[in-house]
Amino acid sequence: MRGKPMTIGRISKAAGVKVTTIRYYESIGLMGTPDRSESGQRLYGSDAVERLSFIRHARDLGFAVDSIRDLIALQTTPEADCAAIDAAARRQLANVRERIARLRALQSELERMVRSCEGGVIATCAVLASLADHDQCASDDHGPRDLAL
Amino acid sequence: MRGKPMTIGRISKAAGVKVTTIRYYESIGLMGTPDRSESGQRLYGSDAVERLSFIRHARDLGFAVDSIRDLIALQTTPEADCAAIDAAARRQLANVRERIARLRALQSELERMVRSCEGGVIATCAVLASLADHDQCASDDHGPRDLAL
DNA sequence: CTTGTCTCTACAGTCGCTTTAGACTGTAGG
DNA sequence: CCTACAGTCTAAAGCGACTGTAGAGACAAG
Repeated sequence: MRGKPMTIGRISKAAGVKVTTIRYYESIGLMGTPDRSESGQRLYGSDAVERLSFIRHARDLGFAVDSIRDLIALQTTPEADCAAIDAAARRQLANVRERIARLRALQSELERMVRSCEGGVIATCAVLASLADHDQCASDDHGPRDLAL
Repeated sequence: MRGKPMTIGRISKAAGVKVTTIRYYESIGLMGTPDRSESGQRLYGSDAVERLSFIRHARDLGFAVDSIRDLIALQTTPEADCAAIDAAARRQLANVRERIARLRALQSELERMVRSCEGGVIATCAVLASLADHDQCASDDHGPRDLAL
């Protein structure tokens, strides 16, 4: 399955992942150590492109690097059953749904702000008023905000 | 407008922002340097709570810290007009809409994945197949992924 | 041979905080 | 008063997921 070896730049283009990011993935153990040319340049087969595409796709879907590591580990134990992977996908889906809900709330609030901002002086700016408006609506939980965006 | 001075813990509770985060905001110049008690503890008036609520709300809406600094600066020059603030809100709204669109695509893909995963062995897991599926669908732009989530 | 593009390593920077460590302060109960 | 214990202080390191930089070597095309 491995055609002629490719340099890092080529698989970067092929997989749509930056060169530096590929090296980073290697450093955190997502990509494994590739062969090297005599002069020390990394050489990859097409399996590396597939792996990178897998990683990129999973990242695009919002999977954390740790989850991806798990998925890759599961992939290499084909006798296991699908349940773990299904569970990961479901968690991710719940996560995405929550983010969407949050963002939709932000969207309507921002729309309201923009609609009500009809010029005028700062002192009366509805946008600032909206922001200053400290209704404790939902969550005084002090928790991490990383779901917000 | 300034009632009896409050310790950092109290305004933390009042504004829903962690103590450490308040100190951090001070360190990056979002909050200004408060008075201190004899023993060196920070003392705030209720205006600090309002400022914190403003910051928190803006952060919840996805405004970057730099934008918030700008908004605060604008607030203190009340002769300026509303246009700059309106523009910031519009930028933010466009940003949020894009995030929502991206997330909706992820949602339907994840839904499809979960639907098609009906048990079985890893080798045939549809979720993994979806992830391995490297259709270059949209964006091989190598750009920053921070819009993704 | 020269030019220009890759590639290498190692490390610092990004953003928006959170965590840690160790010391000090303020307060309530006994 | 003493003791607990919660709150506060500073400075610095850590997080996730990369990105950017510097300086040097490698390789392909003209």
